[in-house]
Amino acid sequence: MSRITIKDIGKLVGVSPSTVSRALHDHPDISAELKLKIQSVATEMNFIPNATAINLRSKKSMIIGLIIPKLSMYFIPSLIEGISNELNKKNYKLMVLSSDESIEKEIQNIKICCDSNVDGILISLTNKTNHLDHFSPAFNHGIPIVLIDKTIHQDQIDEVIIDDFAASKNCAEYLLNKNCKNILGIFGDANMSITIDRLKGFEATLAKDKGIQYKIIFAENSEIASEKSLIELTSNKDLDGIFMMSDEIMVGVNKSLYEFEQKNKSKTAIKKIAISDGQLPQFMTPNISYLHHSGFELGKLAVAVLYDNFSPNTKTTLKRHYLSTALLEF
Amino acid sequence: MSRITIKDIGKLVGVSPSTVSRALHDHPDISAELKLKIQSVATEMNFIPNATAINLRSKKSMIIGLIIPKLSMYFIPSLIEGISNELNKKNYKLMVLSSDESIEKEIQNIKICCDSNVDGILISLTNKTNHLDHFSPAFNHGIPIVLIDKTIHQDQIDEVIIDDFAASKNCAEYLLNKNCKNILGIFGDANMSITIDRLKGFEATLAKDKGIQYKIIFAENSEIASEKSLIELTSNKDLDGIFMMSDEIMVGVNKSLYEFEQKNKSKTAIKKIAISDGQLPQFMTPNISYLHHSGFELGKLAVAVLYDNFSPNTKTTLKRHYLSTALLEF
DNA sequence: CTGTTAGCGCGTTCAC
DNA sequence: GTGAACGCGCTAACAG
Repeated sequence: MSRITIKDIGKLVGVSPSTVSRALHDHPDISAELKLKIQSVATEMNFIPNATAINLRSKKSMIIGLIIPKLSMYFIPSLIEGISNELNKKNYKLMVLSSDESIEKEIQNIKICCDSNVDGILISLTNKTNHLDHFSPAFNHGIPIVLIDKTIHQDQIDEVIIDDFAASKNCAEYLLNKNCKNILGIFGDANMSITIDRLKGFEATLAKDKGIQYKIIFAENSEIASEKSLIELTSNKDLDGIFMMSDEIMVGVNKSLYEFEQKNKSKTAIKKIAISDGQLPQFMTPNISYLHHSGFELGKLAVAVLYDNFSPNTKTTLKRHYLSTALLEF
Repeated sequence: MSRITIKDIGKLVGVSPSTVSRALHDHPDISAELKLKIQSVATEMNFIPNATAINLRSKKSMIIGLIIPKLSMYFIPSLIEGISNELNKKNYKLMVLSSDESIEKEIQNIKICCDSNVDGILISLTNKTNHLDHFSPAFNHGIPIVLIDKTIHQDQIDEVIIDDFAASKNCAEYLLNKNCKNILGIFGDANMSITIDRLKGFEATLAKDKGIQYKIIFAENSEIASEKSLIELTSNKDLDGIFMMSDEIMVGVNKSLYEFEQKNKSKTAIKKIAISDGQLPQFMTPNISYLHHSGFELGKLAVAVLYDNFSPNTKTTLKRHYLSTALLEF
């Protein structure tokens, strides 16, 4: 089932391969009738130009590598969708690689991207990554890179993020405005840049007000978030506000809140706010207000920044790109 | 920043490109010391073999195209993870394309796969697809195809699915065993093969018992599932069992159950069962029992079947492959 | 043991 | 207007 080539078409029409190539590219030198003839034969024979051969010549692959820390159901799908949408507009294809929260796999994935000749790399780091030394293969080959969401702040590579400090500050202020006096903040893995930044924004806001009590806990996943928050709910009767750093944490906390209410046969008046992609909060029981952190939009922005990197001459110098967020109340 | 080639290495070491190629591939003809020499120079210069050139020669791309109906947060991430895991073992790369529930995009995605020279296509159909005519480009080029989960039953292409009929039958029996007499079944888009099959299994089981009342409703997403199920809960006081076809529906129903209980200040004794990937049921309030439909395992199986298609001679003849499921009670 | 040659499919010179 | 020749980087057949 070997594929049709321009040589085959040329033989059939009685012209050389180069003429076929030109006709198919609407080259002005070719007569209109010959063009039509060749093009009709090409479509008739289901001719598909061999992308590999074109890539070899042009030294481009039209493939963008996306490396994500893990294929979680939170945030990642909408991020991929945003990226995919934007890439398709310019005929780029998306290669998805998961690091499964392992640095070894992250290193491996960067190598795979280089091996595969990707034209650019979009990457969100694992929760264990704390330097970018392993990016050197990509640097060596001059492959443009954009860091997304889970990044490390530095001055070499573009970052596309939300203003994590401001986001958690907003959330903390929301709770303060609701008159909360005793607040619990639940964060993800303490090594991640987004955790650190969100933690800073949260603490900076609450520490200013001496009348406020607050506590910080960390939870790597929904399960742990559920367990730990239930302990807090049970032991701290004055708790009146909860901040949840992510959807994953929110899902766990939602469960413990329910269990707590069941056990105590009373409805709590605890105010809740989460940073979320926005799919799940409306299905929490009851609904949870959230600061919208759109994976879709972040993905689109990341691709735009990557495109910007393709033309280094006109390239914007700004290295850190912030996506705007909005607080939605329910 | 043009990349190092075997020609460059050859020039440096003083041998021909083919000798370099052989040394790098550990060809027996090359002397041990020359091999070592060449290999050390190669690594020193950060040589990476050009995959595009290799692909052109070998007529393989080592890329598998995955076409999904939509990048939803339900089921799809774990499906991709299973696929990705399995592909990596044999150095295949994954290209992800979303049809966004549009047939036009599905057609387009199949073309993209052909254009990109993928070595195989894994595809889960949109909820509007009801024939496979648009697969012809892939057929013409002899690209192996495997249908996953959302399929159309036919005899040409391998399908990798769960036994949807048996799955919903199991669920219906679970509710019967719990002594439910008045059951609500909530299903997804009525056009999908999985909806039809699950509906059949559900009805076949319940229709047998004349003492059982049941009702079927359809909901395209969580929101609609929530609205419609709340109406049923409110209007039917005798409802004592609910079957939910998917995670997406479960999330919506969970919310309406909560709202119903809040409004009526009483805990319902409604038994619940869902077909689920298993991530969310444990965080529903209260937990929901489920029939485990593993996206991860389905993905792995799909890749295995695809690999099987690579060697048509030894190929297993079975066209429909079922992943086993298990009912987990909480 | 190693070098030369040829060709994978395409686009782009450079001739005519 | 069109064809011939070349090269993208690599490997395999052939030659010595």
